[in-house]
Amino acid sequence: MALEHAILVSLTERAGSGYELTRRFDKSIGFFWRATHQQIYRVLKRMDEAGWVHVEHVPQDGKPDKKVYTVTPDGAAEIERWVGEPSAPLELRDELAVKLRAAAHGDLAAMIAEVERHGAHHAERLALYEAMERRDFPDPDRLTGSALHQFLVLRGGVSAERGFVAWCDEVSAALRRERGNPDD
Amino acid sequence: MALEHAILVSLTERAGSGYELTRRFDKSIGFFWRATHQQIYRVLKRMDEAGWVHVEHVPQDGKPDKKVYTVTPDGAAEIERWVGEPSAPLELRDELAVKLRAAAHGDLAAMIAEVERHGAHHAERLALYEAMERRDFPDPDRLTGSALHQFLVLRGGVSAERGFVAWCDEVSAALRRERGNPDD
DNA sequence: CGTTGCAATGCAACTAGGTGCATATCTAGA
DNA sequence: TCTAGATATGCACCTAGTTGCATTGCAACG
Repeated sequence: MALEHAILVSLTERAGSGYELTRRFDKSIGFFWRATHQQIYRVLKRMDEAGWVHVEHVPQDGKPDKKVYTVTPDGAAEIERWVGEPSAPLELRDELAVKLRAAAHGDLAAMIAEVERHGAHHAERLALYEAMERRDFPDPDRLTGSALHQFLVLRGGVSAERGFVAWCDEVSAALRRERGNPDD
Repeated sequence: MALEHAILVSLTERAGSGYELTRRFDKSIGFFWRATHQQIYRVLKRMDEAGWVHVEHVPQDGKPDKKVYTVTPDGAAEIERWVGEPSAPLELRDELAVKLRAAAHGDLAAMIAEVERHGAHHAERLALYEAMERRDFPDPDRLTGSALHQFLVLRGGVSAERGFVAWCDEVSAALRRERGNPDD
């Protein structure tokens, strides 16, 4: 029920084709709501049938034609309705945490390596978010409206990734201590 | 592909019925991997067919019979195989963050209330985790093996919820400032 | 004695999401 | 010229997860 809305939000910020939306879901909005191009094309079709978006065939030269989608008044009304509706709180779903509970039945050294791999991944993601923060929002105190809201979303990403990095560090340190004194 | 494994991990910690697993997925392991009783019963059936678990019909008095599941050697081998396999990094999927990007097109006061509702939810969840931490792991420096691993998982929950609470506070403060000076 | 509620298991139907494959146009480089 | 790669859209199939409903046994409450 929410990919529709994520797409509407993105199309409200700027009209675009399925392909362009797919690119956007590889960054920015996609950091908080993933989607493949398959899902996007399918949902766009459904949204067109529902009258939430309007399609325009745009011939291009040097490239295949594209279908540019724009939000209709019905689509805008739907966003407003949806924003006013309560949403489910964020829930964690972390395979690594489940694995950690099973770590005693596996190879501890391999587990440590895996935790550190995840730590490196989150550190990389964090660096990316921080770079975006510096580049796109150099003066955060002056922000209002959409720009402020986008900044706040990015701040959420920064804070979450920072937490994940810290957790991976804590876990890997604890497991290394454990491996050092396995007879405690 | 991972509910199977979450169930195997839980059954390794202690054998149990589908109903009991459902209870466990309402707490502890379920804080990091949600599942409904439907999914659990279906997956247990599949796992039985695959030979990963063994079922025993246990008549009870005062209550309906139950089917108690135990992990077989094949199931244990499967956990080991799965633990040794790399897993996908945790990804955020947050409807509230998507909504925030659309906040300019909705009722700002309602948005603030919603953010604060989420903040309260995460604060409650955090308090629960912290209580579990104090109650179940009063002396964390002495932990080893499974107890240590369970503690570390809980620490992940604490750290994540703390981050969410802080983010909700930041967002609500920023939106309140914005509402206060809408003509900035 | 009827109702509510917990314990316990399950089917059927649906929605959401992912994987693999197919196809067409044009550009740039080997 | 052939090939690789970006742009652009889509079908078919499969897995995962959700919702709604159904059943049985017993206990406790009024």
